[in-house]
Amino acid sequence: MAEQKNRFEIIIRKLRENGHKITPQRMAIVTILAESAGHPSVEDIYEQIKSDFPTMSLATVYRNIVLIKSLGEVLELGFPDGSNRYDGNKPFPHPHVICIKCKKIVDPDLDSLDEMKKEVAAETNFKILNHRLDFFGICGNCMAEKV
Amino acid sequence: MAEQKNRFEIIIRKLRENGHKITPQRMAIVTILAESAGHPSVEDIYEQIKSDFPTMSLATVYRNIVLIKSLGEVLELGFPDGSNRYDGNKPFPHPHVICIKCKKIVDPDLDSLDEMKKEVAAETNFKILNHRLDFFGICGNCMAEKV
DNA sequence: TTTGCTGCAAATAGTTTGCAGAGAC
DNA sequence: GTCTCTGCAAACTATTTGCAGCAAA
Repeated sequence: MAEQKNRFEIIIRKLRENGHKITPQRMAIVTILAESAGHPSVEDIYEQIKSDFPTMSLATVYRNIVLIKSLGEVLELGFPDGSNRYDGNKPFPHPHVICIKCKKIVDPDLDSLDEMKKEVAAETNFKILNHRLDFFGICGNCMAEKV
Repeated sequence: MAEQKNRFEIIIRKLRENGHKITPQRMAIVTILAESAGHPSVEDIYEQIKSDFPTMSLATVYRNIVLIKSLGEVLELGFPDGSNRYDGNKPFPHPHVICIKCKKIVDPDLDSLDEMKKEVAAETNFKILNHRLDFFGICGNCMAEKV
């Protein structure tokens, strides 16, 4: 919990430092992004906020995500089906494990990745800045439930 | 070269086996996908074919890619900016290294990935079916060219 | 001859943008 | 009071679909 409070404050502070105003709508969006429970989509965020702010517009969600992304405080997860989901709790690249049935996303611990990055850099002569690693499969729950 | 000829023939055979007709437009698309030089986008494929088939439609490219994808003979690479590129030469998941300046895509050799997959499966209790691993960076050429 | 394929145009989905008024500072 | 932000609607981009004619088998 403390972590999430920190994430909220960190993002708000960064917005302030860069001369952005803190509106109620923006705070609501940051609140959800800071927690990022279940790695929400734009639509998820919009739906959650609409009950508190009936006039909330999808465009506002999009604009704020673009802004926060530009500050490096949210990670965009783009999926093969074209959908995007967001993680403002861990805004740095990290592996994901995605259940293709229930769409649940889990963050595994993997320490072999740094080494792999070096291996790739050496082999290809690239300067590696970023990466993306996703595993797709079926989670324990969905396997148990199968008819 | 022999490999690419094989890929072309494999895809055409698979289409035939599944009761699909072999039209000149379809052959042209498969030819490009089988080689997948530079991991072409839909637009790339369309542009390349249009000189031979002036009436070629983007919809036809899309429809054929969906079809060939459903046969498991082309890999779709979705990128953070929303663009898609395709690899019909190596239609199974494999890592990519992408230059963010010149958009070049390189296929590195990485053997530690299988082990990582097992590690993830054990840790998360998922049955892993698929994965995606991309590294983003700057290639040797673009680094040398930097102003 | 049959059935699937193509080309065109229209439809759709997700995201972005212009503008006028509202609100944070 | 200034200047950014919001909400709305329209614009835009990438992709998909309906339909009529065409062509592979």
